[in-house]
Amino acid sequence: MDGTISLILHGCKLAKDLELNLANSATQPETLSRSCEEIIRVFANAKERLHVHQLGTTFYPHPMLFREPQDLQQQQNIDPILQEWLGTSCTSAETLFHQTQGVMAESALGLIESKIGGGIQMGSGGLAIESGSRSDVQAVDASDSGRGSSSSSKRPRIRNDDAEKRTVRVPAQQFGNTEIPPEDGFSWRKYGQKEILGSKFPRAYYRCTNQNLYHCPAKKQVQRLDDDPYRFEVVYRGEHTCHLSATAPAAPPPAPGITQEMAQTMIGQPQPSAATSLGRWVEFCLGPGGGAGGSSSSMAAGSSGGAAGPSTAGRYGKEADYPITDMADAMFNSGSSSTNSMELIFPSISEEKRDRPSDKNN
DNA sequence: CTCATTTGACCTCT
DNA sequence: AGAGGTCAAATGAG
Repeated sequence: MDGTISLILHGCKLAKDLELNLANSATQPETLSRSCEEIIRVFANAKERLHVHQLGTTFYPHPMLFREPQDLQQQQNIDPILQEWLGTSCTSAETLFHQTQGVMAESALGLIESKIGGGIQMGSGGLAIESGSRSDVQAVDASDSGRGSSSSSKRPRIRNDDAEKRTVRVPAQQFGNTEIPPEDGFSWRKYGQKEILGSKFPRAYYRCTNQNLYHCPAKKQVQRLDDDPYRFEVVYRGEHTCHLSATAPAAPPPAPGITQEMAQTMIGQPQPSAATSLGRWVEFCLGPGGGAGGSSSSMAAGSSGGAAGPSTAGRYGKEADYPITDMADAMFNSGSSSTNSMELIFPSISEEKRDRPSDKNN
């Protein structure tokens, strides 16, 4: 395993070198190509080793969490809604598991391949995007909405209709406050709510908390389904750009090779995007202190209202303290990087952490 | 004090 | 004109 880690670190170093010399070698496609190939080879090698390792004895997902939902039903006759919830949560929890286990080679490979036009297809997801019709994605210029700008006193209203629209349906939380949609790893700020004609439930409007800071255009609309109050229809508009900003709080790297789009499809909600800059990601791998698993800043940002921090549950989450919600909390509120909840699900992680106190940043 | 939510008013689109 | 989306003042929590 040590050899694999050093292999990954070597790959990270190569990637960083490539980034540093990007400006110089931009005019030398052949050099670039060779560097990329080298990096891919290193990470592919590491991935291969990790894969072999996983098939061996290392990968021990929680039997309850990572079992196929249909198996669960067979054995336990579980409520279909709960089953679905488990299905999506499993994906989420599995993602978490990968993140916390630091299976970075796949992530790096996915990232690099996506950067150079490749791509890694991940396994099956839980929920599908129902419509992503608009391909005419265009940035909305806040200075000119193209309409109503004649008004001098009033700020023109910007309508985000042109932004790419992705609709997903997610099950409501089964425990705790079911009024709120499950966490999706991003920090949202509610800016409106509206009764919709013909709908029993109001539609809530959210935008990225970092909109002002980083001009992040991401928005989402959440509406409870009329025919199934245990599900929410969530419409995402615009991509998160907050984590791409040079000054934006660093988000932890996403699950292996998962893009924001894919993550949304898989668990019905977005995850911190794989588009996180290569440099930051490499920094995350190597860390200022050299420890794999992330710098204190990146982890802190994740839990303290950074790009990855949950906010929708922040207030609402103060409802009664349900013991059983601890696990659900760990799954849905993945953005909070809650160490405690993660330990709840994966005791092995906490053991690992105790074994490596140097990883703990103070 | 800062930041998030609420909510009525306003704006845009059809 | 009406519906949907957004703004921004008021309010409240931490």
